[in-house]
Amino acid sequence: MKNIFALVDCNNFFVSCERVFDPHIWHKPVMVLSNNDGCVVARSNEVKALGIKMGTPEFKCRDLIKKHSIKVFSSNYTLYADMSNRVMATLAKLAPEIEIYSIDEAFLSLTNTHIQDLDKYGAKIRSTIYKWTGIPVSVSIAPTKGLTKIASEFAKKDKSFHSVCNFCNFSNHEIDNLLSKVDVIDTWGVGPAYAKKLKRFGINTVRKLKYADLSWINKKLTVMGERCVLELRGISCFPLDVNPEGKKSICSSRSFGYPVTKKRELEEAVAAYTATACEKLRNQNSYANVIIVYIKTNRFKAQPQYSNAAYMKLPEPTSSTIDMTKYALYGLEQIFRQGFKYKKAGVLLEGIQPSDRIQLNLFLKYNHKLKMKENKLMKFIDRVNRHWGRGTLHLASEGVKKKWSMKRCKLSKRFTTDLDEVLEIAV
DNA sequence: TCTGGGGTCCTAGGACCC
DNA sequence: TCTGGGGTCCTAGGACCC
Repeated sequence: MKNIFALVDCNNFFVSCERVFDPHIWHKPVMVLSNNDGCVVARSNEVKALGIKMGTPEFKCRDLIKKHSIKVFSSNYTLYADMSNRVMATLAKLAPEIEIYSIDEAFLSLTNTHIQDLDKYGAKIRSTIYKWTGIPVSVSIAPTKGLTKIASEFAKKDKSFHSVCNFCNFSNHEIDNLLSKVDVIDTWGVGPAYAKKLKRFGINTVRKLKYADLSWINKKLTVMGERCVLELRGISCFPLDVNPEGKKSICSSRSFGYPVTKKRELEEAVAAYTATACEKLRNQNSYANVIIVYIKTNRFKAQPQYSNAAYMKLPEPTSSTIDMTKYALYGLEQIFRQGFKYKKAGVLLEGIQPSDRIQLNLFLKYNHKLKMKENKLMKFIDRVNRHWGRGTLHLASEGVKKKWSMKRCKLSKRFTTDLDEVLEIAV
């Protein structure tokens, strides 16, 4: 049985989210910046046409922003996450099986669905999502996920496809023709390092990669590269992952709004990131027994540099912010050095295990009652914060003023998740 | 002045065990 | 005048994804 996959990809997702709530910026150049208003992470087609690349630091394109009156937004993840949920919920109604692949992409499996006209189906997905959420999407259809990624390039860039590109309609020869027009770096699984390596051997298009010698690819790009090439040949190696397991590592980190020198402020930041990470951990019903804390100075500046990490193995897995914060602050204590301007700190949780299968420490006196009490407290805090907004309840060690927190000068409102910020319409 | 954040997988090499 | 071999586990580092 031949597999059929579809990839539904939101166009310029963060920009589209902003546009839903502001008709003034339809058809105007719009960009969204990363945390701290640092780099460009989403661009409207108008901005792409100006040659501004993904990941460019904002200060490097300030002239263009001014010259072309580009509308600039700080990233508003609360809004984007909610819009994403709406898109995915819509999609779930339209397709039998869906894998949410990222905030703005989902794979569908259309194998065995006997859909007569795949093009028409793709167009229906597009129009329904647009009608229900206001977000424009592209749809690509192919026998493997890897090929849907290539088809998606055509759906987005080649107007003749009207945002739906179905490789299942094409002969092998026609597909090869299309693949020869795409740079090898646009292959799923080929990044800058592999692309450079491949181009040194004359493999510069997706078509050439498709017909490269498999064992040679295995040697140069490991088995993952080999699988990606097989996918280009129409042999599916990455099935639809409908029920992704919990995360195996959880990270919370931020750059600071200004250079931080005081230990006290680093402590607040580390405590806050630990709380965020633990909340994610509890959300997937897991415990962790490893915590890593790191701090670093700004590598782009000509100033004394320092970075370090503290790796701590806990005697017993936990998901309690209270427990974890103790270790985090102890770790910070070990690595903190006076006299540096710190730019970023982060907390990583590893050794993650489902809460119903945790390994207890044989030699520790396990105080079940205390543990249960603390679990209940954490659940309560999570509930309050979900209902009343993040950070409503938090440990004192996180600090109150949070002077160090990131810059977000051009933030739009949380139109869909906060009653105080819903869209106002003048009558 | 100003440079994001959160993940996954694979491999090599060392430690350790029998 | 000699120095095994095989297996597992762990970690660091490098590549990739969005």
